[in-house]
Amino acid sequence: MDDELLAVRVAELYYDENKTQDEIGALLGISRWKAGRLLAQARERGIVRIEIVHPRARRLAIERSLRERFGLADAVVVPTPENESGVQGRVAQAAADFLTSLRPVPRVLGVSWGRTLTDVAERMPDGWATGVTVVQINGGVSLNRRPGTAATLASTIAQRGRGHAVLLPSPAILERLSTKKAIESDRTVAAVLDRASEANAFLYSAGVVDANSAHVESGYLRPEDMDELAARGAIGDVVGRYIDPNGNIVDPSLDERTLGVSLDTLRSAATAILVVAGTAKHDVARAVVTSGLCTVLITDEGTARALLEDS
Amino acid sequence: MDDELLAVRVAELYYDENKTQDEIGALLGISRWKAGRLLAQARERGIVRIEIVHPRARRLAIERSLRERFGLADAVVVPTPENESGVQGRVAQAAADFLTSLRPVPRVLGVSWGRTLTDVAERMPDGWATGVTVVQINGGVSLNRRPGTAATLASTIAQRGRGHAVLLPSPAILERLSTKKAIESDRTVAAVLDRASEANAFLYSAGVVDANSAHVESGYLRPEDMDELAARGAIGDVVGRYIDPNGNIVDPSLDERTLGVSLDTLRSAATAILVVAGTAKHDVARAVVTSGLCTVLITDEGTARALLEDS
DNA sequence: TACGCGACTGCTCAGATGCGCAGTGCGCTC
DNA sequence: GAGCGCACTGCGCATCTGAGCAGTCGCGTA
Repeated sequence: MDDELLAVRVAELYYDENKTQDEIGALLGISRWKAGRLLAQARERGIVRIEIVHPRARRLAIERSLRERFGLADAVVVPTPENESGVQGRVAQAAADFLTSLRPVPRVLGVSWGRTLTDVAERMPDGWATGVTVVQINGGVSLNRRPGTAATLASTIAQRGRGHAVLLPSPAILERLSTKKAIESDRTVAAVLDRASEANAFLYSAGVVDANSAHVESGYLRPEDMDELAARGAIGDVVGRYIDPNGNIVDPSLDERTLGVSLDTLRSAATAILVVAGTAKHDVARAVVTSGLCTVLITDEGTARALLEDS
Repeated sequence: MDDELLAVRVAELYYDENKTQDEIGALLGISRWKAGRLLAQARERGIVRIEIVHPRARRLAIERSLRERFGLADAVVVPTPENESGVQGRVAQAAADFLTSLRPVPRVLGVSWGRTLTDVAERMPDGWATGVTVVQINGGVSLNRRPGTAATLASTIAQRGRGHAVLLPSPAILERLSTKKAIESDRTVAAVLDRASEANAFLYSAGVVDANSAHVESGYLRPEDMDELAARGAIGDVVGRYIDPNGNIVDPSLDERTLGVSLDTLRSAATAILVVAGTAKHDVARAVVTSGLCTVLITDEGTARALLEDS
């Protein structure tokens, strides 16, 4: 019996039958050490595959690579399920878990909005913090369909953290610069923005340049605007601001009319957590990560690998 | 963090990161014993999946069930690959492996013929035995297409075992009983049949009742005969003899005209090895195994599970 | 033939691991 | 409120396991 076959037999007896290497040796007529060595070989050669099968499993090795490669303070990578549809939920869960065990517990948490973050909010455990203040960091949506999701999201996170939410009562993008300036200088709005920029941690996601974007759906941008942004090299948005692959603002005049914390605020934040999932968002994710917009990345394996592969 | 999630973390650190339970304890702020217990839980609950990925891997647990359930001397079960087309080869390989390590090494080995056994023969390693005599146990085929496969098969096994083959120079099924008796009483043929019935071990496969059967292809039976056999309750054949689900001869007059060792010879043999693979053969396999026609079963996981599930 | 080299084997020994046990805290019952 | 059972924790100890080491064998070379 050649060594490879022998290694298979040893692995079977060890892992499937819970025999000790000693027993296996006796059984197969080899020494206990040889059994051990064959077992090691079986593992090395990939004959034995050990997998952690759990919706909340993580990919620590990839996380380490991400941290090193992009100088991140932390990274969380969850396996992409065969069926990509579940990936968003898994990443959201991971974000909720991360936030829950984040130390020191942030007193003021700045949050953006979007489908992904809504998912995260729903997954926050009750009592994840005691007395957190959740501040919206960019203008809210009022989707015609589901009004108030942005506000709900912030409130949910706040409530579960035994604290309260500070909402930003403003559209995401104003049609005219003067209006934006006016709103911005309103006492209550200014106060919110102040709190926002002082947050201990920011939690946000990223959007893609696409006619289905929430900005279009909510009427802040027209499909033509999206085309224009795309033509100018935009690959997605972060806290409502459209960036190119280098993380630079694509359309300064549009950006001027966008209400919320600036990208620089994110860049200089001690903790800026990007939550992003799915194939469609690989490009934005890369832009955000490489341009230092986040210190923590929470994503799926597919996205992580895409980030590590090229560039 | 609840215990399940903790168990996932422990498993990741243990299996993916090669940390000791001690280190894991320190890392997660739990005692080394708790880490160990969580690890055990993770394995029990199936969070950790350990798999032996190898074409020659086996399913020892199922083998044990088969032995116990059907009182077999031995059983070999290989995992069914996703792509069922490879299953035949794997089972054949397993049969070759089994024969190679069979102790005591049979001096006289009785073999049947067929696609499966041809596969086995091709996979026998050179020098698997020293001086074995391989005897054909039922009438040979002379497929118009590939003449002499039956003989080739026996010779191959014999050559690789440094021995010689004893061929049965006769058709599988004779048209008339008198002819069969005549051939059977021929000195050389009788001598072969004698050797065959004295074999230390028998190696054979099983066929299904089907118009594509080798018996039809070789002209021993007509498609109508097959229909008739099926109508009478035949589910397949063993060494050329058609049996019903209980392992009984379906058509005694046909059986009388079939040349080769009897089913009773197989039933009373010390070692009768059935090699059978694939979904189509589940029924025949069940008939053979439940009616005590074999002492050793070599098959794929799908077939094994089918046998264990019902009845 | 003698020598050197590499592959392999079995061994020692320290470190890692699992089992059984006793102690502790919690909730339930009477 | 006392008593009881149960789940969980940390620990001692026997066992299992991996790393490093020296001895052996086969082979090619000087």
